[in-house]
Amino acid sequence: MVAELKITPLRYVLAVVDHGGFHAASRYLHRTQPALSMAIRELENRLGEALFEKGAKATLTPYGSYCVPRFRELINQHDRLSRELQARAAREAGQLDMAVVPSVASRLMPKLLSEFVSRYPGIKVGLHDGNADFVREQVISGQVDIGITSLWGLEEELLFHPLFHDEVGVVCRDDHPFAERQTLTWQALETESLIGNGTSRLLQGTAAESLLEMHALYISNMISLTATLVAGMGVTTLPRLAFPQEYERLRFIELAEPRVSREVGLIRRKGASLSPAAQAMESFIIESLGAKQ
Amino acid sequence: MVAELKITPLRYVLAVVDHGGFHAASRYLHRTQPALSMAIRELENRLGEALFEKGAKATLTPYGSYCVPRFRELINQHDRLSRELQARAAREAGQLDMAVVPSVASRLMPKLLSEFVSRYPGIKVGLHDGNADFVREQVISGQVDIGITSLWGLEEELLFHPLFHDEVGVVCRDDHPFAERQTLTWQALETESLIGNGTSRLLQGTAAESLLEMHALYISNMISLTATLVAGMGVTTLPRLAFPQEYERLRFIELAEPRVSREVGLIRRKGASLSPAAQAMESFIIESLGAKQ
DNA sequence: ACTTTATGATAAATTTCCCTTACCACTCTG
DNA sequence: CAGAGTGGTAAGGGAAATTTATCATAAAGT
Repeated sequence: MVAELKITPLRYVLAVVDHGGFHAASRYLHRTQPALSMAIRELENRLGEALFEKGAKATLTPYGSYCVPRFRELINQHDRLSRELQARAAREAGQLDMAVVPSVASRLMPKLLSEFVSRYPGIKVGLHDGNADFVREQVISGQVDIGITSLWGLEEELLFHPLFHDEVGVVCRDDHPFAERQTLTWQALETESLIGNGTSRLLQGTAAESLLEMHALYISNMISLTATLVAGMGVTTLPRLAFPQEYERLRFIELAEPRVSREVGLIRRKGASLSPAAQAMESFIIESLGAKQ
Repeated sequence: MVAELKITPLRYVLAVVDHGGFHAASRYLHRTQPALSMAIRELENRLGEALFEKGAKATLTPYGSYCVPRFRELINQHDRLSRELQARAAREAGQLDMAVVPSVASRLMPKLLSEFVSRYPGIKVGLHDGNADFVREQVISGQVDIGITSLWGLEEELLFHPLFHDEVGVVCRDDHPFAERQTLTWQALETESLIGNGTSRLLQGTAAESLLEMHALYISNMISLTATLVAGMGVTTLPRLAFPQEYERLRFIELAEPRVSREVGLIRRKGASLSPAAQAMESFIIESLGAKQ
């Protein structure tokens, strides 16, 4: 019912109008003149009305004059769309959202992001941070494209790409007896006032599991946790990356027995593939963090 | 540089999305399923990114989800344009302007226009009236598409299509001695007070030419002219069509010797063809007036 | 568990359409 | 009046789109 107006003949018409003739247009388009004559004739038949006067040298009919600006408009829209979609496919534009745990957000992302935006100047990145459950949830629900966190069980709906291991250690104030030690064992902690935090569940299923029951205090907020440690009210366990280096009075001591670590990796939904921009970010992260291991 | 997105494959993508599968879409489009597979693959290559997940049953990639509404938009614009241009070509829409002399405007156009608009309900008509010079000028300058008037000389830039002959007669008040006559000769006018008007030049080159010098009064405005005639201040010559029937006291008497008539016809610019709407009007007028002759 | 009936991908054959080559008719221009 | 310009026409080649036929895979029915 609606005639299919192919883009190419419309372009031919504009070229003939703009260059003032079939021959000139054919040179511009790298086509022969009969190609234009026939394509335009075909278009005229389709529309049911002539666009150019017959026998005159490339003069528009009134109908043709009416059509030309509209052809131009459609072609402009086409070209704009084509360019935009290609730019996205080529990672020259686009947008992605990612969720990461706070330690990654504060310690790894600043450098990563600055490198990423200089490599892909057109891509907009949204960075959201939260605990591991938040990250997992955001990825599963599709709120974000990718996440960086550690998983505890196998996830049916997620693909996990491991990036690095993050060793758990003990954090205490610099005047604590532990402060001078290189390593510690879980037994040494039994007599301490141990503060629990969001990462404490990393000890589950290890030799140090019994320590979890000792928690007199449980503090999920990182600022509160460090303030409490700085006040000398106890010690806690943290993965090394989560240890806030900016506090001068806090020390990080490796936990030698048992060695506990979380495996931090990149997660994304299984099944659904990523947008070009998110693919670029995924590859970039794996390349950047996978290399230094 | 810009990839040419053909409309058809975009339609295929939308059909697959809307019908939830390649097979369903192929049935809808009256194409075979491989045709869609290959056309869409070709489109994906052109864009540089997959639109559908591989191995899944017609699931869009994030990139595909981004593209689909944009494809839809472009196709809608295409279809709207296509329909509009076809409607114009088919005289279901459009617009035209015409200029006619006052006698035609008041005596012929009302009926003609009412028939025209009922036959071509979509076409908008602009009607402009003025004397023969005005009509000629409007047509030559392209201000209007066509005109109805009479010409005196051959016009280089105009095409003239004769419609009918309009006999010149004498107009006088009902108490004038002429009022009871069936016909008159120019000699009878020699003793009269003859009022000139815009149509008087029709007498040029005829046996009655000498009368033109007798004009004591020349009145171009029709209302003034009739008022003057009704006042009994003289007689005038007019083509029959220009004789205002609505004045009870005025009479029209044929001029038998010489027989003078103007040839009223349709004029349009030579060279330039008409818009579909104007063509419709031209044919309609020739058909309507040419028939009754 | 095994057939049945979907799904979409692939290969080769075919049709369709677009473009080129070659030629013609016409109109300006020097 | 020749020569260079205009665009239109006809026939052939070649690329692109489509069909036919076949395959692999997954979901649903028996």
